[in-house]
Amino acid sequence: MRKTTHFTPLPQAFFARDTLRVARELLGCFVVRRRGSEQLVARIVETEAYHGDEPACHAHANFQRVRRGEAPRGRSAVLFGAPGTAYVYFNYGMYWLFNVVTEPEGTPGAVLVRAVEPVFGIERMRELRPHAQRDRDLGNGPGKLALALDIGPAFNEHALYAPGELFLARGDRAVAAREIVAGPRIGISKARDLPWRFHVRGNEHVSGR
DNA sequence: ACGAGGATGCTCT
DNA sequence: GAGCATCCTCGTG
Repeated sequence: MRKTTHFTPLPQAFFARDTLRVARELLGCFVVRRRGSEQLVARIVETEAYHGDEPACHAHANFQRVRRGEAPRGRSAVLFGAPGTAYVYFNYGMYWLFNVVTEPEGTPGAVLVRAVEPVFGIERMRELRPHAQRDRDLGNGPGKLALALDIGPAFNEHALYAPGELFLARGDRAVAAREIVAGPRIGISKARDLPWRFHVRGNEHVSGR
């Protein structure tokens, strides 16, 4: 367990790269959520990549439009914007899902944070997720971690590369390439064949089984 | 253990 | 009106 409580945000350039690469390299990084004087911190253990070229991405239809010379519109216009900004959207009428925009500005892409391992502020996370029986239930799913870290619609388009109420920071231990498992993304019906979900092998806080 | 089904509202066609 | 990048509860075995 890390002892320090000071965290430095990942630079914007980290996110302005290939979405698959960012999705892999975010494993082991910290989500830092500052609420007044307290800090909630969690290690990312599962991600999914979404790129505008591919139909499961929310920005797919918009990307076609942009290529015809029209402007992007609606919810997914955020994905064309500055890398390292948050894309927080409402799903199934009940849950907020937390993504980070990737690729250079103008190219749509994002990484969905699917599971985290709590590091600091576990007591508060339990209050924010009263249904959790065990620590591993606090963040082992995208809807759950948004609740545990108090990430809601106010953070849509928030800059995650600057210190503030929500940002991402380098982790305390590197995740080796051989520890990363790639597989199909969860809960989608299109482009199911792409192995664009990544998680830390054997980690107890990963979603699903 | 595992699977089915309900809750609930936004987005896009 | 259909389809969701989900979670929880309640059956059954």
